[in-house]
Amino acid sequence: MGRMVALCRRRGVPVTAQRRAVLRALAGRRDHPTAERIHAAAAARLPGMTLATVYRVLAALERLGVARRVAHDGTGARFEIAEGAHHHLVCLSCGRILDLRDPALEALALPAPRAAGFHVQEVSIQFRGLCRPCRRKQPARERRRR
Amino acid sequence: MGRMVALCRRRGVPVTAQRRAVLRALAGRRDHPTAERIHAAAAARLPGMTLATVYRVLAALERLGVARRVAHDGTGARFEIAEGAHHHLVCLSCGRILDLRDPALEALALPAPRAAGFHVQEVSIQFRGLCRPCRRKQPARERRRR
DNA sequence: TTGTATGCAAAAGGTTTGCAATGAT
DNA sequence: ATCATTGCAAACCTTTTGCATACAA
Repeated sequence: MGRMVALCRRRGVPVTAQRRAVLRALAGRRDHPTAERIHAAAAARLPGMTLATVYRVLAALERLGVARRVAHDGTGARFEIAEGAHHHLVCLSCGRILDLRDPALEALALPAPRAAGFHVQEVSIQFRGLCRPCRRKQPARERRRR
Repeated sequence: MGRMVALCRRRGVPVTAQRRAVLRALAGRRDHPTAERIHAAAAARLPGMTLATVYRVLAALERLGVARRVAHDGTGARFEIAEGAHHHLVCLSCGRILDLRDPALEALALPAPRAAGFHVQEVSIQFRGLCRPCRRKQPARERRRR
């Protein structure tokens, strides 16, 4: 939070109540909420706040490097606080995205592919499978659906 | 292609001209096209084909295990032929997704996280950065935008 | 013949934008 | 005072769906 304020000051962009609210809504969660969920949480503290504003604020926070849009294969973008490199566990059944911070993985030296002149800036690993709740529900049959 | 036909027969689902067309459009490309691009390509061979059908066919191909929806952080899903495990190079500037097949990466034993009872089924690594064309265009400033 | 797939058009998300008013610095 | 941001509502884009028809097996 202080981080965002500092970054805003430095870049001369206004620190609004909406930006605080969205950041707070995002910082409080570990489940990579959708814009709509963020809106719900933020609007609870700041009634009257629009979903459109949430999208604009998220874009602003991304520009500041405070928030990040995570890669997924479902519908509706997911967001997270951008702090440190980490990887994701993605549930194929419910779409939930969990953080995975594993020193062993960080230590791992991934071969940096120079394929076709591509210049790598970030690496992120996605482990897809079933989260515990879904694993219990499904007897191990059928798969996927948002 | 023969693979899809065989799978269809086995499961008793019809092999239609549209399914062939979409599969052909997808098999011919290495750039993980959006549904709309696939539609354009498929409709060239099969005039009158609808975008709605492309979506339904893609869903069917996914069910058959012939096509796959790839994770991304932009708007509009991207698709690929599902053959063998491989990883992706994602361009932060133009959104292009390139395949990366690296034996060294396959050989790499990734620590399988049993975090919170999560059951891993697939692993995919995303290398994000700039593809060669974008790297030339941009003097290394600004970032992102579909 | 039977059941699924397709075309068409409409609906349902999710995300963006123009404009006037509001607010931060 | 000045310029970016917000609310509101409409526009946009992507994806899904109902229904009658067409088609594969």
